Amino acid sequence: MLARKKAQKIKRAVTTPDRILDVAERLMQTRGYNSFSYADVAAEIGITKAGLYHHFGSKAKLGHAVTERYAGRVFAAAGAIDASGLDASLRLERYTQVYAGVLSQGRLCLVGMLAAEFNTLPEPMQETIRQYISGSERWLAALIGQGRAAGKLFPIGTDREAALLLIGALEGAMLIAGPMNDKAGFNSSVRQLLATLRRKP
Amino acid sequence: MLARKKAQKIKRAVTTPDRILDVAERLMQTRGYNSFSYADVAAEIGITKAGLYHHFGSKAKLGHAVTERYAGRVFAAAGAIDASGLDASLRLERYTQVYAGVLSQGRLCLVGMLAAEFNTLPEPMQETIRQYISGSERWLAALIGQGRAAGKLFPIGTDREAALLLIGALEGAMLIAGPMNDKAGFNSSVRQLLATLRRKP
DNA sequence: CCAAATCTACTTACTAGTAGGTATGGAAAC
DNA sequence: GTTTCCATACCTACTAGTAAGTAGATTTGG
Repeated sequence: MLARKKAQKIKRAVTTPDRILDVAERLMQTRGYNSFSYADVAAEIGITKAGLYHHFGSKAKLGHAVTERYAGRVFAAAGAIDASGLDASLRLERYTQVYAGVLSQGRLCLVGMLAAEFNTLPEPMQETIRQYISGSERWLAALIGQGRAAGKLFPIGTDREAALLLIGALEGAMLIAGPMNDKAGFNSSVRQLLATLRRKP
Repeated sequence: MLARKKAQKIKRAVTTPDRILDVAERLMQTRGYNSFSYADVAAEIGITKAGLYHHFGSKAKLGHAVTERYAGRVFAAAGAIDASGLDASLRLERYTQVYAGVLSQGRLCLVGMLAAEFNTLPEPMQETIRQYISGSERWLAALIGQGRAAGKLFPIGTDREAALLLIGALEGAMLIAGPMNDKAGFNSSVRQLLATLRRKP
């Protein structure tokens, strides 16, 4: 039964809920949660608003589902990096490439976008954003700690502080790159951040 | 005649257009351009929407006026820092305190907020944002160049690259500090950035 | 035949923006 | 010095459009 459902999914290639999530995610990353509507999403995938409500009972639920899926994907990418067997310094570089990939699609990090809109968001989305940030901070802090122990990374403050700086700098570099249409600027900032962390004291 | 007008202004303490700009600015910094309405502003200062339209003929014009005033104020602060006679390293520290002051009011940098909403903004506002970013970049690059020449600052990349990293990191640190309600985290990131730039190679 | 998926056709609430009127405080005319 | 005038600053009462959300009928695939 479960196998059959899975087979269906594979055959269909992509289900309507997935397509809805994809479109909503792109709109949220390029325009923000408050600047897209159910009508936008419905028009783009070729169903009516009411059809959308069948799959996601409210905009808040859709927004939450998009945010959860996004956070899950980034954490999964982090897990894959952990499993790569690379040293901490290279794992960190890989992590920055996750952000670069988002920017290369002409999008902002979803969480960065939602952080700006934070005060206007429904509570469940706020909670997911906080979890994303604190989860990323923990993961990065652990990575930096390992790099420090292995003599590969040399943060200035504590592991936690260095992690927080990194998250902020990555999000901020993306934020600034958008209006200036300057992907090279983002890459330059990433290089400087990595060089700083790798520099022996 | 001019003196008399000025006297009136001083007597009135704060004009209605200024009050409108103040309220709109705070709403834009805490909720974003797309998440506040003329009705919000009107209600808060105790006039009607139509009264608002008398002073600012459209939301786009109000948004633009707020953004121009904000950018002008930050550039004026930068000018005052230039005139302070401090060395480059201390002038840089002063500049970071401008951002810290905004955060301490529970607000985001207006330009950071609008950068997130960039794709949905009227063209004149987009232009002001670009000018703010490139102006800040030039100012910071010049400051860093002076610090480098004086043996006080030691950026890793070019002056321009170091300036861009700084702007992004400051904006990003504010962005992250909001949801986590973590002003200490912002300050910690600033300290690390300053320490990195001050560290001799 | 059934259940999931989708539709038509609506409601309610809020948005930006406007037409046209009113109050007030000087400046000019007498 | 009063009266007339007029611009500024607001108001009431609207329009047109869009937002989220819903009730109930219809299609469709297994």
